[in-house]
Amino acid sequence: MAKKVPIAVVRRLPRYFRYISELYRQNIMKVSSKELSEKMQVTASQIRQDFNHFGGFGQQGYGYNVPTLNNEMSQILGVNENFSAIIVGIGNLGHAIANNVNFTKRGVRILGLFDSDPEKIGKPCGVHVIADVASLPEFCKKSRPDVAILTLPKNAAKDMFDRLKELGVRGFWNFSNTEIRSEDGVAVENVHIGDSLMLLTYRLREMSDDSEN
Amino acid sequence: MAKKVPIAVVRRLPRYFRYISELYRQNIMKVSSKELSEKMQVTASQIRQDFNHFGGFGQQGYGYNVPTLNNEMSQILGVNENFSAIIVGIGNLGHAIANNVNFTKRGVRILGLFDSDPEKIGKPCGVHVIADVASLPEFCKKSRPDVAILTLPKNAAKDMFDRLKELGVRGFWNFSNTEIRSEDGVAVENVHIGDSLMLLTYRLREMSDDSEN
DNA sequence: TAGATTGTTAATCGATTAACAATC
DNA sequence: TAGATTGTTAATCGATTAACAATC
Repeated sequence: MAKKVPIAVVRRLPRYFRYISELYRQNIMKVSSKELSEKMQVTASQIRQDFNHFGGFGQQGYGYNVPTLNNEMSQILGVNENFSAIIVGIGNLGHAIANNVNFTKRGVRILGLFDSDPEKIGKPCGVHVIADVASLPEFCKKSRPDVAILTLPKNAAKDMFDRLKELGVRGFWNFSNTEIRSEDGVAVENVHIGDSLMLLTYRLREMSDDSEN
Repeated sequence: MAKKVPIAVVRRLPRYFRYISELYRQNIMKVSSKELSEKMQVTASQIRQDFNHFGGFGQQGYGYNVPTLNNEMSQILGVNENFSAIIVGIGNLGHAIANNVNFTKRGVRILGLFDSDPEKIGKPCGVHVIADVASLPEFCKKSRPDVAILTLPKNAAKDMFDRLKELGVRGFWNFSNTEIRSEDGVAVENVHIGDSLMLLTYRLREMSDDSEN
């Protein structure tokens, strides 16, 4: 794991993990790069190249042992590090994320939900009770969450990011329709769900263009 | 717009659109590839190359006219085609998508929401009333939705896809934690929100590795 | 051992960046 | 006209695929 892994490889890892953990769940013991390549619709060569960035965990003449592969992948992606997280902004989206994303499967534990709306504070959401964002400084000092999930309005997101960074949060999963740039010691993942809808409409338009010509 | 646009370029389009439509909203009339490159943290060269896949809409010595650019981008992405859509599966996620995604901005109009749970059928959700999935054949014949947004459980998604494809739906925005492959005349966008969380934990793990060495 | 499949090097392909002539 | 910035070609860089020796 010495030299830097190319970004193109890194971005494929979650998809590998999905397929491998599914095989593992099904108690399948062995998979070859060829079999996996057919399932995933990528070349076997790419799979072998990709895996080898992290050291060879296959065996010549046999293939890959699924439990080993699953374990290595989990290690690489950090899904058994048991990171802690908070969700800030409990509107429709925050609520859906709190209740829909399988955090456990990805090694993340939700410590608490926060909102600034007095209507919401104190109300339950899933297994949690929504707390006041005003209590965040105290909360962070005590519980030291690793990650903050930002599901608040666009204009409030950057401010909250700055505050939480100050309070020691190191990872941000940002759904606020604005791009927060990762700086020095923090990692930021900006999610723009709408982008994928635009790719769909692009392809739909492309399809009708084709059929008309 | 003759030769095929590289996939790498296509995937950057939604991000361009976000930045350009923001400039447009701010009534800014002019932007150069250099200015845009600084805002977006990409090279000016890449911006010019990318835009030129769709024909030159800049002007030498001046830059790009923002309204023109915005209009071209909208055209390319199909956001003023006025596509119609339905949402199938109104759990937490379906509910959040119905109420959180700015469909209008992307040229998509929601015609209706559908679920199979008798508890939900007839209940309101935003401006809509949840209808029975059993009414889909009739509904599709009459209203011909272009797109189906699949926010139902993993195991039900593929079946629903097959049924809706049969009923003439051509675009699928799939949130069901399973990969549906696009076939012949349909376009599928599979969304795996969790993948982005894993990229975040990957980077967090990487960061702590670095600081420990 | 023979067959299979990895790990890895070399070849190809595509994407990004640099450079600059064209031109507004 | 002089200055600026595009459109586009050429050079570089990185990613993917092919091929095969190593080896289980």
